[in-house]
Amino acid sequence: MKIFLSNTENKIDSKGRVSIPSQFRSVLEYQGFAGVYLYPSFTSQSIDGGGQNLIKQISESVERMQLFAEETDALTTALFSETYQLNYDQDGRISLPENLIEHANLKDKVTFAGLGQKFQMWQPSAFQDFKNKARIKALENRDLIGPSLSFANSQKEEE
Amino acid sequence: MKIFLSNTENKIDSKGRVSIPSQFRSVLEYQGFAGVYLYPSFTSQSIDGGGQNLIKQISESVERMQLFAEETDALTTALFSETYQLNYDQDGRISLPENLIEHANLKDKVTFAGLGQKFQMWQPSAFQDFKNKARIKALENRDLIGPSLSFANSQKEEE
DNA sequence: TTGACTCCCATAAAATCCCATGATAACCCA
DNA sequence: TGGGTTATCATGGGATTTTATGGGAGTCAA
Repeated sequence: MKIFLSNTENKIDSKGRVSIPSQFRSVLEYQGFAGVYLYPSFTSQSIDGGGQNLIKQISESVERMQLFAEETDALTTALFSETYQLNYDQDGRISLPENLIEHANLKDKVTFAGLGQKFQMWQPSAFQDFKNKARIKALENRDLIGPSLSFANSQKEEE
Repeated sequence: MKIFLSNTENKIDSKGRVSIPSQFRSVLEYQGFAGVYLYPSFTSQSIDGGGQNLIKQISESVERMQLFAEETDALTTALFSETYQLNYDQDGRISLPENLIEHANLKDKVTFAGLGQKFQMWQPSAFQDFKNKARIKALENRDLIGPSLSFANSQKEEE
């Protein structure tokens, strides 16, 4: 099972380059090509990223929507026109478009966070905030999530 | 039936390495790959671990949940961004991310505790406390488990 | 020429490989 | 059954590789 997991904080150097974490690279290359697709997240101040699978998935769901609605043009435009394909160099580095840097408000550090089928890039402290909130939300809804989260702790702790 | 059973206390050496108990390794490899997936428990000061089955289970339940995009990002962040895939070396050892060590408050020993489909890693004395409470709760709720709970008597006493 | 983008090499830290040891558990056979 | 031999396992530590990062030099376009 090759998915994006864990999180790491990497540096943006003076030339604007960032290393893609090596574990992420191995997922990407497993999907078939040594590069990433990046676009500004719709719902947060972060960058969404992924490999070929993610793009395929998005195009397919867009196509499906197009059968029903014409307003999706706006959506696809918004999405694809701001999506960048960046192949990383042999050291595994890319340089980020100004566009994306602004959207995520990046300075000289980025946190790469694995979300399974995709990953996100955050300004580190913004990521901490988001993650903490996300954890609380997940805990509240853990009954919905399935046995994996709840059964092992079937004696719910009282802390 | 290959599941995680019993518990063992292993050492964290000066390089931060821990041996995965060999019985656990045989379960993991039976599931298809020589490594573990670890994440901080949502409900206790311990680390949850498992093999491919566990992560597959989680991914599937995520896919099943249809939420607003915003919520999906939060959920997958909570689940995946703190999950680490660690393949152990040929001696069966991993080195734990700082993140997880802090969450479980580990020093130089870990207790691996089998929970069936998954296992947990505890700071040894914290595990003792937890186990005692768990036994009491299990007895209180034994009618939930079913008729086969003759096992409650065949359990050996704590050593 | 200037700036943006590569490629290439250097380095330090971290992760991993490889081999050695002692302890325990499993085995074997008289 | 007992005693000795083998395997297996957790652990220590040196050697090697990988990884993130810095920076020089080459390429191409405006």
